[in-house]
Parts: sequence; structure tokens; C-alpha cells
Amino acid sequence: MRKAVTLQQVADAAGVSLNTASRAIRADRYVSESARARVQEAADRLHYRPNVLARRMRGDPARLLGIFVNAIGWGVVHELVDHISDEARRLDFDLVVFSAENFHDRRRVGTSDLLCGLCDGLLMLLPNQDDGFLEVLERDRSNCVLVGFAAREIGLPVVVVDNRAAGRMAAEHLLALGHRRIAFIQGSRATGQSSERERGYAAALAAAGIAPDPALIGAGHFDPGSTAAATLALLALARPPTAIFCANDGMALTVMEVLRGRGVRVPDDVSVIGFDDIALASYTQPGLTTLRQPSREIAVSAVHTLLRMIDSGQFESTRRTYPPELVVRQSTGPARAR
Amino acid sequence: MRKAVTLQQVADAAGVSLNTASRAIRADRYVSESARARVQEAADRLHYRPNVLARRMRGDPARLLGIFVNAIGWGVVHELVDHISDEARRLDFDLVVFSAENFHDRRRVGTSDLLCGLCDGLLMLLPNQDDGFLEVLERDRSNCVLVGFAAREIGLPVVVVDNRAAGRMAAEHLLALGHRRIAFIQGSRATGQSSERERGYAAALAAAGIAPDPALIGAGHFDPGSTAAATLALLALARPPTAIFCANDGMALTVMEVLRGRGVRVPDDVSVIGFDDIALASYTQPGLTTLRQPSREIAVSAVHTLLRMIDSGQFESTRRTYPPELVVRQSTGPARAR
DNA sequence: CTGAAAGCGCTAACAC
DNA sequence: GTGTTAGCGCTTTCAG
Repeated sequence: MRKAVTLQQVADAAGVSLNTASRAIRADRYVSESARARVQEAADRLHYRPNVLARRMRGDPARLLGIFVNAIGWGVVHELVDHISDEARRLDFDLVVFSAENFHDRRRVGTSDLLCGLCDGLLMLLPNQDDGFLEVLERDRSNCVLVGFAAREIGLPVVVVDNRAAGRMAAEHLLALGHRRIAFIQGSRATGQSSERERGYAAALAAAGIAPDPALIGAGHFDPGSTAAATLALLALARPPTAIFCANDGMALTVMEVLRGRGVRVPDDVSVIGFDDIALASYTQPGLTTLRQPSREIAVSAVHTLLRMIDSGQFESTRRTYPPELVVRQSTGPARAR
Repeated sequence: MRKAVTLQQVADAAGVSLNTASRAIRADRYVSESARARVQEAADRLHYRPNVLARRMRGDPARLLGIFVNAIGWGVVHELVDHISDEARRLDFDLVVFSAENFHDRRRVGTSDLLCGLCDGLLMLLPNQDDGFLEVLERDRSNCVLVGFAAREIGLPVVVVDNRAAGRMAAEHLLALGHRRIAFIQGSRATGQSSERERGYAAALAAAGIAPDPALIGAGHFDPGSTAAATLALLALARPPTAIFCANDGMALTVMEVLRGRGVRVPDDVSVIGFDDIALASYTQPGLTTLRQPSREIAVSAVHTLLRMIDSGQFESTRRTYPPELVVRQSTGPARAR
């Protein structure tokens, strides 16, 4: 690996001082044309590229945002990253993604710090409420915006879909189709979003005069294994549900797979509704009814909030909520009389 | 945004010199127990966290790898990122992802440099052959491995699936099913992989005594719009193809959509075969026959090559090729007599 | 216009 | 054991 060319080398080659070289490179005024030309020539010849690390260590802005992601590709996360990226680029900021299962992992702390120091601001996507790094960011009043976080009050700006309303809408859609035994499959508790969705679901049921039934609540943890197990448990009930609401689309797909394997038809025997409206949702057979997050608005809002903090130097800790949208496809239908 | 605590502040608070504080923090020997304890206490109290940027600027290793990605989520890219991430973490390296449409974009050069300087090594996923940054990496003999690059000889290590063999396998599968008029829909020329797949396809046809027909080659550019147009053009031919081989799965899905819209049945009327075996491929109706890349092996190999270069300081520029695997699903079937 | 010097935060080498 | 010094590559005072 060839060693990088430094400005000093360029200066030497051009026969000027380090400082003059610096001015020439940055197209600063106060440089004679002849000096500028000689430096430029030397820089080109030596393939000089400024050391951005050094600049950054002086505190110069990097025009760079960092995104922390728990698992990229996890459905809606990918979409958010895309939209954030678009908006950031539009505003002439670059983007670096740091993906980690758990940011508070000891070995990962260094990288977190590194990225913090490197970037002008940070976006945390679906952060885990147990992540110790959140407290650090909160304490430092960092330039940081949380996206998709609903676990607790926190001294950092948050942008999030109205999970509670969305849960209510999902349940109301099923109630309107005549369903009375509606199951809910929870995701993990990481971001608190699943719990909020569950609260909305429970509220809608209560409003319809339906008593909560703990047997109809399954624990899916957002992963296929436990989701399949939860589905089978629901099917094994004396009075199984006629509809299943899943805290995200991935689990809904798993549920549909399990049902198909058991010869249960969707939506004829059981209706299934998901959450997020990932790309796959429109490709499955039958198409998945789900709640779409306005991920574009959420992403744009998060970027703007962050840039406002960066530009103004003022810390804010607002909370912006965006309305979801029901997308009806073929996986939900009228409740069959039993 | 609170200012970061520096080691100097910790040292002052603990009543020792900067250097002793440094030793204590790094658990260096040659520190008295009492000093160590006082420094530790001060550091905790002030919430000191070392500035990784500063360490890095001295040349200390970061145990950090960088991935450059053209568009994350683009099918196989996501899978590669996942596997690379797993392997890197297993070897106690962290990972930073930099996503850019074109790395040679003027405004992006700074970020590229930054990441280069930051990371111990770099992985370029499906780099664009026109990317000027490749020449820089090549010239500097950088710690950098290219994944999924088949455009040209290059003075950097490359790990890639055997695209030519894969193209041949796809065509041979269709030939074995009795197809004679087999179309190919090209992707973009960015990485050179599509061209290699096409060469394999052409070779298989030639071996079967079939003369190449330019009308059967469509330009899909890996995007839905042009792929749909190419498909319609194929359908409009006097003698349309009975099978279509697409340079990736995404385009194959688009082709299937278009065919469905036109009332053309898959595989009864036309067989379709893709490339990559993305997750969606097994969810479509009918399931998509495709060629799977051994993305896990490719990822692991890339990481190992990179770490070898980092550890040894020795530059290498080997080229490792991995065999593809034919995955037969329902989108390909016997050619219908016409 | 140009050059010398200070400093960003940290650690290795060198004294005491 | 501990403190002092130099230096990573760059830009910003501050003098000439």
C-alpha cells in the first residue's frame, strides 16, 4: 500500500512553503498566479489528495451524515435508508451507514465514536431502547435524530409513524369485515413500536366491545422461527382466530406460509394483515393487506430536523408523528361464519 | 451539542500528566495503581471517550473495514453485505458502508478519501468500470478487494462468480428443455458481469449449432422501464422467443409481469430464467428459475483476501472465481411446439 | 502576497 | 513510575 502524498511534499516539489501550497489547493485568494499554477502542477503530478481526516480533526465540517442501522434490509429500514440518502444528497450531504446488531456492544463502541466524530450529524434507525449509546447521545445533546422509536420519552428529536393509530386502523379494518376473534403477533420490544401497535389494536377491540383475550397474543419477535411457533399455537386453540394482525410484514409472510402448509386458506379461512408495506407485500399470493408508513416523509423530516440542528447549533428534542395508510390487498376478507 | 471531553481534561481532573492518563486509559503497564484508579475515576465522572479520529490519524489500526456499494438493496448486494458483515465481525472487524451512485462524482470524492483513510481496508461491491476511483485505488496499490467485477483486467484482487459458466448453464438448461429461440436481456455494462453472462449464453447456443440472432438480444439496463420495453419488443417479433434469459432476477420479475399483462403464460408459452436467486425469486408465482451465486463463499473469500493484505502489508492482485448453481423452479418448462 | 508557528487529540520515544 | 517532547496532516492566526 503506497503511502499517501502529503501537502508538504507538494509544497517541496513546487518550491513553496506548506502554507502557500495549502492556499493554492483551496483556491484561497492571496496567492500569486504563478505560485498557484506551480502548486497545482505538482499536486497533479504527485496525485495529491487532501487528508480529510486531518481536516476533520481540526473541526472543519465534513458535510457528512451517519446512519446507524440495526439490520439493513430488514424491510422498511432499507426504504428509509434510500429516502434519507436521496434527501441528504439533494442537500449536498454524503451518507455513511454503520450497521450493528447492538451499538452498545463493547467492541463496537469505538466505531460508534469514530462515526460520531466523523459526521456532522447522526440518524439512528429503529434504535434499540436498551442500547446504552442512546444515553450517551442524549447526555451529550448530540446532533442526532431518532427514526422509528416509540419506546419512551427521550431527550432527542424523534420522527415516527403514528403506531397506535395504525394498530387501531388494522383492527378496525378487520372488525369492519366482521371479524371478532382477531389475533396479534408481537415483534420484539426493541423500538417500542410493536407495543404501540398492540395498544392501538387493543383499543379498537375494546371500543367494539370485545374483551381482550391473552391467548390471541403471540410473540413473534420479528423472526420466522418464533412467528411460526406462535402461528401454530393460535391454530391449536379451541377457538382459533379468524384474523391475524402481525406487527410487521415479514412476520405476516411467515404466517401465510405456515397457514398454507396447514391447508388453511387466506383469506377464506383466516385473514392476515401486516405492517410496513415492504416490496414483497405486493408480490405474494395473495397480496398482503398492510399498513404503509409514509417512509419518504419520515425520512425527509428526519434529515431536515438534523440539518436544522447542525446549522443552528441549537439542540431540539421535538417529536414528529406521521399518519399511516391502510393498503388493502387480497389477504383480508369477510369473516366466515363458524 | 456538548463539546467532547479530552484526555487533557481527565488528566487535570486526576492531577496527573496527560501521558500518565493515556497510559492508565489504555491499561498500559508502568502505571501505579493509585494513579490508574484516580484517572479511571476522573474519566468515568467526566464521561471521557477517546477520540478515535486522533488515534487513527497517528496511523493506529482501526479494526474497521469499509464497503463501497453502488445501490444497497439491489438484490444480491444486500446479501453480500450481510455475509461480509458476518465474517468481518467474526474476525473482530467492524464495518462501515458507503453508498454512492458514482464514486467518481466530484462532490463524493472527499467522502471516499475519508473512508479510505479511516478504514484498514476497503471492499468495492459491484463497482462501475467507469468509476475513476478504481484507478486511484489501483495506482495506490490500496488495501482493497473488488467483488463482482468482470469488466477488465485490473491490478487489484477480485472475487467473482464464474459469470461465463453461469450464462452457459442457463442457456443449456433451456436448450435441454427443447428451446431454440432463446432471448437474452442485458443488464447495464457497469461491472461487466452482464456481458460475461451473455458470452456464456452465446457460447452455449453456438455449441448447439444455433446461429446468434441480434433481434433476440434486448437491453434491460437492470431497470424496470427498459426491461419492459425490451420484453415488448421481443413479443412483437415475427418469431418471438420461447424462452427469455435475464441478466438478473429483478429484470426477470419485470419480464414476468409484462408477460402476465399480455396474457402470455409462464412457463407454458414462454420460459423465464433469471440470475442471482434473490429472496423474491422463491415468492413469485410461478417461482423463478435462476442461477445462484455462492454469495457466502464470495463474501468470506473477499474478507480473507483483504485481511491478508492488511496483516502482511503485501499487495496481491489475484482473481478468484466461484461456481454458480442452477436453481430450477417453475418459470422454466419444455418448449411448446409452434 | 508569503512564511513561520500554534493547535486539533492522541500516543510513542525519550528523559528523569 | 512519571513527565516532557515530537509528530500524525492540515488550516488559521499572526508576522513579515
